[in-house]
Amino acid sequence: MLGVTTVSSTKLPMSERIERAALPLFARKGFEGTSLSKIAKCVGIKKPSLYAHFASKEDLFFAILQKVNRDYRDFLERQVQQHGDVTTEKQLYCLLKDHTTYLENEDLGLLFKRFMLFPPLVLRDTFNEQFIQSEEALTNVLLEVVQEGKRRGEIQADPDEVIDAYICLLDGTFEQLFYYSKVEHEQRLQNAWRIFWRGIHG
Amino acid sequence: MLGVTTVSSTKLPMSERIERAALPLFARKGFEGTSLSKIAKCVGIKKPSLYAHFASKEDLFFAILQKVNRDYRDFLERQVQQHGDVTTEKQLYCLLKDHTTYLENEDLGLLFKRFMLFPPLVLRDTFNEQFIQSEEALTNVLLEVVQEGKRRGEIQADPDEVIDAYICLLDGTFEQLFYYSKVEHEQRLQNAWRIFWRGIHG
DNA sequence: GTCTATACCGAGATAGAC
DNA sequence: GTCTATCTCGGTATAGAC
Repeated sequence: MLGVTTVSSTKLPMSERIERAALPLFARKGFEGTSLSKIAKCVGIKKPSLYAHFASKEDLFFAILQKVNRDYRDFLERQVQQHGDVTTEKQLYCLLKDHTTYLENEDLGLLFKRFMLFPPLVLRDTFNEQFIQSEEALTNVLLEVVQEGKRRGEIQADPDEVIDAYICLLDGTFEQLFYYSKVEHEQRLQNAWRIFWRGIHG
Repeated sequence: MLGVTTVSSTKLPMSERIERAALPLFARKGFEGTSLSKIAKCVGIKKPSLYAHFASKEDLFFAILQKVNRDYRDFLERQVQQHGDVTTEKQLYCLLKDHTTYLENEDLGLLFKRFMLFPPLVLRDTFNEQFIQSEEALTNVLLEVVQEGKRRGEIQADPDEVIDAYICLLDGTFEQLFYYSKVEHEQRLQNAWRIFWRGIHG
């Protein structure tokens, strides 16, 4: 049972307060499983007031999706700037860890992934487009890191293989966030990482 | 938009026909997104008739979940028997491929994974229990294969690391089923597999 | 076991006063 | 912009005839 968490930051514009209240609900109970009355209750307003800010439930949902996608790409950009001048091993490992932390702690991440895997059928096409943008951003980051690692001699394997294997590692460890405890997840991530690194390091 | 696919195997008992009709609907549109009227339409009966076979929507859903879990464990057992006497490399690779095929083609697999990741909150605890059983079955299979591979000298790495990395590989490739085309998925699986094998083969 | 009819509810959405 | 009141629709579920 989800408690009603009032979003109280009174300084924010109403539309933003609504989005922030709706996000965790959509993330946890899905699109069909989240009702406008519940959202309104979390914001602290009445249901019809929502329509002063969003044309429909789908409209609200889509606005949130866009924000989530942008936030993810911002996260990636921060990662690139943060870990400029270290070993390739550390770069890839830190990205894996930070990626996990990001998806673990933020409802943004939960929503992002939930609707990447199981979007409401109506919005499937529109959302796939958004997803591809984020995916490309990630691939670009990886490509740069891996090519640099290849130049430095830290990576032996073929870059395409490395990137695909790394994305698989990200997806796999992400999925496991849902059904392992924090400590068990950490353990599994470590083990999977070691095999991966041994596989590309040569 | 999902067309109405009538389940016509008249020889089956009604309860089974209902489950078979409901499964792909639950798998594709989720628990809340699937209505009893739609299910009834697919079976070719009227909505109230469902209640002669299941006490509630949740009841029907739960019956299906149990079947799905059993089917998955049966699949694993078949795998073990099928690939008894080949190289460890081939055993692990075939399991990866067959696992993918299983989850790709059967609505069973789709449902299994959807509600493993995002179960209806009410059923979370009950379902987690079921999941743990299936997860253990998989781990047992892997443990045997990996220990044998270690004895044969085909595997250099630590068995725990290998198993965790392999499950991560399974999870990652599974997740990618959702958003890559068949050919692209195949390519990515190959690449990820090669890195994995290099990482454990030594 | 299956049907028609219906109860009951909560959903998304709108009208119109303030 | 927010409210109360209300509309319409479709959901789960039940009653009771056949």
